[in-house]
Amino acid sequence: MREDKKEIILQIARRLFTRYGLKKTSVDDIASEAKIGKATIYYYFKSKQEIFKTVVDRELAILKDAIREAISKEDSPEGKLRAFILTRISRMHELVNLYRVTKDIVTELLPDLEKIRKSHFTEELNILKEILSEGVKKGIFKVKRIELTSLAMVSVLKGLEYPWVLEGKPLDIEKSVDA
Amino acid sequence: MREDKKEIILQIARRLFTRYGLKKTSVDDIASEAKIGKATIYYYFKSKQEIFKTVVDRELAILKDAIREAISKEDSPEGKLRAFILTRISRMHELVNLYRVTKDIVTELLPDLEKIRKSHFTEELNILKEILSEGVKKGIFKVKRIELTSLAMVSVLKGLEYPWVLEGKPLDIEKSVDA
DNA sequence: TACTATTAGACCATTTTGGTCGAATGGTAG
DNA sequence: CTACCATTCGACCAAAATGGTCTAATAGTA
Repeated sequence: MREDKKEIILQIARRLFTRYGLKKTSVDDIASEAKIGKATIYYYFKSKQEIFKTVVDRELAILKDAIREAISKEDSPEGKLRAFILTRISRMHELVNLYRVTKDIVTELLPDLEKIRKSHFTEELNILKEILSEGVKKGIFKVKRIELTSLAMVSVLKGLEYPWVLEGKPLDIEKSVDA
Repeated sequence: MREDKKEIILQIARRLFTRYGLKKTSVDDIASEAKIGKATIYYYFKSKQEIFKTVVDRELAILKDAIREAISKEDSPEGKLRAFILTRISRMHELVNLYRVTKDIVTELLPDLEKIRKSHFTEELNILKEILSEGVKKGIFKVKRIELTSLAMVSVLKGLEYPWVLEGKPLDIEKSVDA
């Protein structure tokens, strides 16, 4: 039962956080949607921020799994590369609000958040390195320094979150990625 | 210049209201996005609710125009009917938050809001009656009581806003409408 | 120069918010 | 049945946020 309750709270928190962001989601919001008392939430989590961090952590893990699965369906390194980018960008769409941390809480929350993001960053880096290595071995890609190139590519994708995905402009993701 | 400023405020307010809803959008939010002082907003509008009502009013007017335009591009009554429903449902998607009025403000805001919505309702009713009449005249539809049928159809569409559109389930609008 | 339109910072009263506490409830092992 | 621990929540609090106001400053203009 205990894990059940926690799970429900996290599920609802996830929905609200991804929709409204951390600041605009109050603990009361979560409690009333879950039809439980606010104090109950604090029985399972020590603070709103801890809920948030848990949600972000899990969400990034899910993203990673989605990427892994998407590339496993592809045979060629080009296909894998494309699947990687496509999955990442399209899935990141809904997570945008988890990233939009408001200015005032940056100082207290960012350290933990950066840790989570950094770990995820490393995961992605590894996936990309695998893809590139395979591509080079098969003579499809020509990459001299795989480490550096992977790093650059993941960084670029990370950077793209902001002006492009974050602005929510209507665009055909698939076409854009291919281009 | 005056209308310009007002327009900017409304534009930003629209974006925030459609994204976060009335309650979760603060006047400070609008002000800081517009990079003006909050007091300036109160120079142009007498209250947050007035801004909201203006936005809703304009938005529904835009919706009506979109519907008019969409059906004008169709020749057959069936095509017009389909265009009507399709346009309405897909456009209503983004306006959902304007409709989600929170419980506590229902009593003070709803009267005005209902007035606006009622007027829009009548507009839609007229459009639909035109379509149905034309269809009957051309022998494509068989409708005995056009007034009553139109009323029922518009009501149904109105009702659909809630469980279906509002829940944000992923669905192919076009296919569903045809079905 | 004088007058009006416009702007915003400081301010206020009220509400909302994150978080706590103690008392109630409920299951359960002995 | 009892004693005990886990769970739940209403009431509460201090701090922050919010809608809205007032006043003084600035900018435009006749």
